Amino acid sequence: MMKKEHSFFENAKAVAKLIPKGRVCTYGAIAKYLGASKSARMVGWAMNSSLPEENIPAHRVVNRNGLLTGKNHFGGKNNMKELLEDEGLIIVNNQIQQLDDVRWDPSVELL
DNA sequence: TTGCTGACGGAGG
DNA sequence: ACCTCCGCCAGCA
Repeated sequence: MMKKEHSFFENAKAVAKLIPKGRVCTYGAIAKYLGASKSARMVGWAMNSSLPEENIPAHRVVNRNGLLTGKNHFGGKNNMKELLEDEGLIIVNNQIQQLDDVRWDPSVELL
């Protein structure tokens, strides 16, 4: 029978959609929530694959350092930073400040 | 087809 | 504390 489970990419996208406004999530957190903590890279890859298509707030997904590692993929502009700042986040040097205060972990929030 | 790269993160030295 | 390597797996030359 066909695999009912959405692919890892689909799951990653679904979780990204659940990130509340004004919050951020890490690739590792999503990967871990999906049971593949070692595949954090694939989460980012999934985001990239979903960027132009769906309404996924990929700008709310950053690496564990709070660094906007994916800003380069947002059309090559500072869109990612502006989007996050527009949501009330503070970003300096492409890094989210007070990350712990805005962090949103699916394994914790969705628990 | 094989091999390298890449929006990461943890472990080891 | 800092640097390096490994694993994960899809996409591309």
